[in-house]
Amino acid sequence: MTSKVERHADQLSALGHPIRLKILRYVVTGGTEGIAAGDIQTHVELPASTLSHHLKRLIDASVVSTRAEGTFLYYSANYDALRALTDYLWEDCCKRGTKGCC
Amino acid sequence: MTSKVERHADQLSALGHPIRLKILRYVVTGGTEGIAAGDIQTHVELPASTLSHHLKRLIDASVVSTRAEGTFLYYSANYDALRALTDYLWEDCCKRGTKGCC
DNA sequence: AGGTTGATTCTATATTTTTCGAAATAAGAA
DNA sequence: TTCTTATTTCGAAAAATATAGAATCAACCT
Repeated sequence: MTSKVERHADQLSALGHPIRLKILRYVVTGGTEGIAAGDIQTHVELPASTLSHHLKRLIDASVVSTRAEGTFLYYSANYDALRALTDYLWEDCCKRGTKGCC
Repeated sequence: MTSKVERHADQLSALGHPIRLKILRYVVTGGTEGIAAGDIQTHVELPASTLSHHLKRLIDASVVSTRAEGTFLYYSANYDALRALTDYLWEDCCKRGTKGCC
């Protein structure tokens, strides 16, 4: 089993690429319904294979999920995972601290 | 000038490594006063040169700042930058969305 | 069945990242 | 000034990531 730090680092790393970050921010606009891969492709203007690679990375890190509908694949954000991720950064804030920060 | 996406992707990428994430979470416990590099080193148990490389990466992405005091270098989190970063992910949430999510 | 469309996998190459020993710098103590 | 301590920079090798053309797969339409 991979540790908590490792899983979260992997998620941050997945988001740590200009294109994937752009993808996530676009996907996030689609709510729980999601956005089709083709729609994403016209948004980011990338060869399908490259895009697919990036989407897979986001899926593997489970920051987005996918749902098939006929030939289409709809991608949507994993809102819970994202929230947990951002919370994780602040978890121990000021435990030893001296001045206000969080 | 690098774009907003690029700067934020760089910050996420900086945090997207198990060791650097561990470092940040440790640094965050130190409040605005910060934590000395040597202290961080005993926490992560890494050769000084490797640690230094990782710290530089965090500095370059400006998720942490540094302050010299004699021979010591104190590292502290850039709380504002971190907050801006996490906010950025949700910025356009549900703009086209149909169901509740954010 | 045959053709088209939406999307992923295969494969290969180019680039970036990670790691750490050794050398360098710089402050403080003896 | 010499020695130690705190930390960074240099340099070089190993590992991971990014990119995209070509091949593939699956669903839909006629």
